[in-house]
Amino acid sequence: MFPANASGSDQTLLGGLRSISHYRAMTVLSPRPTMDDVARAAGVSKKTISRFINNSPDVSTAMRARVEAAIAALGFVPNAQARALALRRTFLVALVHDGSDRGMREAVESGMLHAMEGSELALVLRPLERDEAAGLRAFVDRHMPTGVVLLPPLSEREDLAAICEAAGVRCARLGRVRGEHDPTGNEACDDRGAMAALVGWLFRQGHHRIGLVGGPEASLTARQRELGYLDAMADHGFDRGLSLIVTGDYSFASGAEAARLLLELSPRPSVIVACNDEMAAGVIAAAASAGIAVPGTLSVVGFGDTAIAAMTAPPLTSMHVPWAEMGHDAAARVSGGLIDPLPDPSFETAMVLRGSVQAKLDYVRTSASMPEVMRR
Amino acid sequence: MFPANASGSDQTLLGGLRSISHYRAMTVLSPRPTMDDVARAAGVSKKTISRFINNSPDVSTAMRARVEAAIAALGFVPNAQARALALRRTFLVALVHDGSDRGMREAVESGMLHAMEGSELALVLRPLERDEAAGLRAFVDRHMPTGVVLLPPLSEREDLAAICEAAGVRCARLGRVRGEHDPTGNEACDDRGAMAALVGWLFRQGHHRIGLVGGPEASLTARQRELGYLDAMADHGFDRGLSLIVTGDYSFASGAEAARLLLELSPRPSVIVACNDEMAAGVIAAAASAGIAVPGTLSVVGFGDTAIAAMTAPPLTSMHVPWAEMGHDAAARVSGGLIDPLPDPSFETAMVLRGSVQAKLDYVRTSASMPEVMRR
DNA sequence: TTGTATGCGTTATCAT
DNA sequence: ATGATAACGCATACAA
Repeated sequence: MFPANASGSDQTLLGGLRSISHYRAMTVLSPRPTMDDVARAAGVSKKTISRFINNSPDVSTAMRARVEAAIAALGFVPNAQARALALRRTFLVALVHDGSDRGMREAVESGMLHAMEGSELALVLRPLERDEAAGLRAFVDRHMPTGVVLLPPLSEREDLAAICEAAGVRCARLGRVRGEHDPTGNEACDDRGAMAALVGWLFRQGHHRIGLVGGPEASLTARQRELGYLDAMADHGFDRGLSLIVTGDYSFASGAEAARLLLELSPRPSVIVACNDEMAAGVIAAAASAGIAVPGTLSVVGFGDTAIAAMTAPPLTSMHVPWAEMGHDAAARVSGGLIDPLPDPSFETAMVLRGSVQAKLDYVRTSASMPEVMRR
Repeated sequence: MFPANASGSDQTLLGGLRSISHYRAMTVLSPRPTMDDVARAAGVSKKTISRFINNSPDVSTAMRARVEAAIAALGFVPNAQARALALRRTFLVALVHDGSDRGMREAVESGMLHAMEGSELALVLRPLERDEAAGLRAFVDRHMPTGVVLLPPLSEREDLAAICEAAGVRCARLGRVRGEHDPTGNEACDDRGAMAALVGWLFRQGHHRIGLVGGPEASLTARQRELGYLDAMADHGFDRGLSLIVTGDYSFASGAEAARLLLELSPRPSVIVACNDEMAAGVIAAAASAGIAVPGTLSVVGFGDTAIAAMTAPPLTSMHVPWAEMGHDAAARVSGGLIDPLPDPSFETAMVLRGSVQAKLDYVRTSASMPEVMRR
């Protein structure tokens, strides 16, 4: 579909650089006013304008008004490139991900954008699907973003964090499993505990055959969710949980395929929990095409409470993960003071009950219309 | 959930600028080699390094090798900010959208990223949900992207295109309805004809009561699809099509709501066509919660063939719109020569048959497993 | 509180 | 084919 980008004579180290001799011909920029113009118009020096722009307290009220008027009159907008050069800092925040979980990415992105609204920062999107280290290095060296937000499972990689640090780029590692060495400081929630709570809740709904569609094996976050499942299973005296676990890769197709395997078991699971919502949607689709009613015959649970959870039929009961808040917090943390941090960053999960789970006990009912939230 | 960004004393024109006095303390950049360092190491002048970097033909082969060695030895990477300042051009391409159709956005984005792979360009994501003109002007003036790709319905707005032009920023207007004045030059396909073909195909499948969930009224693109529907209805002698049209806003919820209205009609439509896939997913969900079998009792068709089309149960039959190719082409066109354009940019739609449509004729069968594509 | 000189890393101009 | 010097637009150090 897409032709290979046959770009003739690339240099090894400067891959992708192309001749730019024709730029000038194409780009006829309208002459934008500079600080000099504003200074002249206001009858002051450049530095005063600069002070005004950077909100220096050392500008008198009268001067402030004069400068403001001149700026408004000329329609002056500070040149971000020049500021970046002088400040040795750009106004870019990068969202770096491997494309494995779009629901998560979408939620984080929206939280970041919300945080950046009204600031002078822009969001750069950088997928990193292979050659992670080399790709990230080239990206940060070239564009020098002010901050980088790494999504799982990339956030788990020390080498990537080291690359950011070496480049002097602040780095937020989202959803990373907390180690002994750094118990705090990053945006993460208790995946293991959340999954254990979810499975425990299923037990209380009367479910005992609980299948799990795991996330990518390389992802520590996904592994934590699997451990949470095993915790809850063990709590209820089921040690043979492993036989009910099928590993997926967070994609819809892998969820459907995993469901096909799980639904062949006998006795069949009464509920299948997927480690993200997209795989859960795959489970629902597989069940539907096998003629198995959801939630009548099979209950399905997702994880993440991302956009797709509300778009399946029936809508997905899912564990809410505050990706948007984490994105907001991360963007603020790597923004170098350009964004106010969230006041109270406690990233707690919560069950969101929609319609994809049916209790196996008479006295418990789940609502199929409005989602219901159970905070833990 | 998110606190208002209470950022004290904002200036009218410079909203969002904050004090940056503490940057230096936080950012201790490792001393990156500059062109001066490379020049010294290679024993030549800066300008020669510059020529090498910009692929100037005026560099001898011997010199080329020397410079290349020095660059490799020092690990030199050109500073994009300094280049941007000198060249008066950044290395950013912006994707500007209003968030109304995520499927479309995702596909365009992936096409753009594919195009930009290996180039020195980065993708900036800029939602513009309100204050479109002011927001775009502020963004473009501040960050001066090399190019801007406008998604529908923003792409239809002349004022936004004018803002880009005034700022000297190349602008691609995706999916815009071609007018008399500019019949060509932009990435668009024949929405009206595609929808007419889709509805015509439904007629040939034996459907006669065909409901339509329209897109946002303000969107000319959506309006074109509606006209295509009316074309096909008229072709088959149905002038009362209007009664079977409900307007949505491209969201899942609006699709579900529209379906509820359409399913109350008597006689009920045998098929509902939605103007995008997300609304079609809403139709499926509404049908499911009303106990109406899809495709057994009600067929459903989407438009766009975006990611969600494959994730519904049953999977959606949908009209493929080559958003990814359009994104690729647009990115190339606004890249200022940094990306090779697609060789043969003909943006054609195609029906993708999955499982959400059941023919009402015995001799026609649709496959429910592998999607089948009918090129027009 | 305001102004002057200089630097940020690269490219363009004009020379050789 | 290569080099010296002046932009590019803004911020900082230091002076006034």
